[in-house]
Amino acid sequence: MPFEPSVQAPFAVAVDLVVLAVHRSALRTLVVRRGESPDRGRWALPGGFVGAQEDLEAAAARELKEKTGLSVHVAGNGDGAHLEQLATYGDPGRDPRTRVVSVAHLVLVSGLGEGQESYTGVVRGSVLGDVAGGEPEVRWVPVDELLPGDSETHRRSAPSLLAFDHDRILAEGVDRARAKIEYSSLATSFCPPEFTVGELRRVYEAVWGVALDPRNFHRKVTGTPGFLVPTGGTTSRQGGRPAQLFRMGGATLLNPPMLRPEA
Amino acid sequence: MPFEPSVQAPFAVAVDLVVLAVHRSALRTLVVRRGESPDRGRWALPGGFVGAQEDLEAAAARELKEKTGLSVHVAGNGDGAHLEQLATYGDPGRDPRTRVVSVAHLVLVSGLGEGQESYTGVVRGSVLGDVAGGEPEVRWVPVDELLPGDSETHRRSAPSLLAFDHDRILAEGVDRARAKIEYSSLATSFCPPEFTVGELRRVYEAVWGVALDPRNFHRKVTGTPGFLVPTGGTTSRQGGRPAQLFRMGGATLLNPPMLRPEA
DNA sequence: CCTGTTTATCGTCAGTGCGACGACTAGGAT
DNA sequence: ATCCTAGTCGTCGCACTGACGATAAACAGG
Repeated sequence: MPFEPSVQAPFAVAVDLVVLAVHRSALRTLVVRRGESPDRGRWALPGGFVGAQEDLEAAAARELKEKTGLSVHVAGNGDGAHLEQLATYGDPGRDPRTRVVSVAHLVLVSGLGEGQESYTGVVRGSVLGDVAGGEPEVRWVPVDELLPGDSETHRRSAPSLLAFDHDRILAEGVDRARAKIEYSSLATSFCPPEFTVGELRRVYEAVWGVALDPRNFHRKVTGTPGFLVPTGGTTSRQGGRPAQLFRMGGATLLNPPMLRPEA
Repeated sequence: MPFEPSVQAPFAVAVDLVVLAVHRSALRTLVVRRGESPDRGRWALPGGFVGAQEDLEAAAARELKEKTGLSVHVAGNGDGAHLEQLATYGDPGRDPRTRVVSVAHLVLVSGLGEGQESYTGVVRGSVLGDVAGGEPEVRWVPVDELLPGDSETHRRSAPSLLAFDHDRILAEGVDRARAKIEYSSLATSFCPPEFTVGELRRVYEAVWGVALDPRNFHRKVTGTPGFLVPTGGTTSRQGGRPAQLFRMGGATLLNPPMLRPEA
C-alpha cells in the first residue's frame, strides 16, 4: 500500500503568500490583480508555481522578491521580513485548470512609519497603500475590508472578494499572526530595526484591532527580560515626549504571553 | 509572472501521518516497516500518495484507516481520532525517486486504558505496543526512543532512526501536540469518551514528560467552566478511591492555559 | 476488624502578574 | 505661559498559580 509512484496524479505545486504589514493604524495585506485566465482581473494573493528543483521556502522568497522587491531572512530576523509556512490547500477543484496544491506562507514586513504618506514603501516603485505603476497592479488593502465577520463595517456572509480560496488563506494567515504575537516577539517584525514602545504597541493594536493601555503595555514589554534592548539612542519623534529607542532582544518567546483583551 | 502552467514540474504529492497515543505512561507514535525501494526495511511514518481527485484530509484519513483501522471525525471529536494538518515538506531530494511534496498530518488517538496489556489496540489485529501480524509490520514506539535531545536516555546527535526526513516531521508533530494541549482541550483526544481527572492528568504527564501536582491539576481542570462535564456516573477503578467520570465540555479553548512546568 | 497503601478531592496561604487608573515628565504648538 | 500629546513610573486590588496539609474512599494483608 505505501508508496506506489505509478498511481501518481499530475499535481502542480504552488506557493501563495499572505504578506502583512501595519500602515496607518491598519493591518494590511498585499494583493495583486490577476492578469491570467481564471479569475482574470480579480484580486488575489501573490503566488506562483514552485520550480522543479526549488525548495518551498525558496519559492516563497522568490515570489516575494518578484512581487515586492523584499528579501527575507528565513529563520532569524535581519532587516528582511519574517517568513514562515502557513498551511497547504489542496482541494480538488480549487483551481479550475488542473489539480493545484498550494503551500501558503505568511510574511510579515516592517511597514510602520505611520507618518502618513512619508513612507516609501516596500513595493518597488510604489508607496504603501497606493497602486503600482507599470508593473503588475499591486495594492495594500486593510484586512478588515477583505475579511467578513472580522469586526465592524457591514456584515457580509461570504462575498469572496479574492480569487480561488484566497479569502480563507488570508483569514488563516491573519489568525496565525494574531495568535503568534501573543507569545512571541514576532510583532517586532512589523517594526523597523529600532522602534519605540509606543510604536510596538500600535502594532499590537492594529493587528488585534483593540486599544491597549499604554502604561500596562510599557510595563509588560520592558519588564520581560531579554525582550527589548535599549539602543541608548534615547530619542525619536512621534508627537509628544521623546521616547526611548529599542531593538529586539534575544528572547523570541514571550512568557507569560501578552494577553489579548476581549472575552 | 503569476501562474504559468507550462513551466510546471512533475510533482508527486503525499501525506505523512504522525499518529500519537498515550499508552503505559508513554507518548507513543505509530511507525511502519518500509517494504519498498528507498529505505526498505527501515521504520517510517505511515503515509502514501494522494489520489488524483482526493482531498488532502481525505487522503490522510484513508491512510489512517488503512494502517490502523481508525476513523477520524475531522473537526469535532466523536469517538474518532483528532486529525489536523501539520506542515508540508518539499525539499528537492527528500525522496530519491522523484520530487515528492509531503503534507504531514497530526493524529491523536485515544489509546489510554493504562491497564497494562488489557487494551485491545487501535491497530487492527494487534495490541498497542506490539507488532502486527500478517499485515505490514506496525509498531507503537515511545517517542523518547526516536527523538534525540528530547529528554533522558543517551545523547545521540542525529542518528536518524526513521526513513526520509521523518525524524523531523515527528519532532514537529510532537512539539505541536505538546504546545496545543496547553491552551486547548486537545488532550482529551487521548482519552476515551469518559475519563477521570487522574487519567487526563496522566495524559499531560506522558505528553510533557513531567510530573504534575494532582491537587492543582484537579483544581485547574474542574475550575475551568465548560471544560469538563461530569457524566453523573461517578465511579471507575484505577487503584485507590473511585473517581468521578467526565466528558469533554463545549469549551475547546483553555483560558488561561494549563502551564507547563520547567523554566 | 484494623492498618497501611493508593488515588481522589477539598482547603489554605503566599507570591506573581495583570487590569484599572493616578501622577509626573518632556517635547511641540498656540 | 498654557495646552496638548505621548512617554514613563507607581499603586491598589484581584485572579491565578505553586507548594503543601488534610480528609475520603476504595483495596490488600494480617
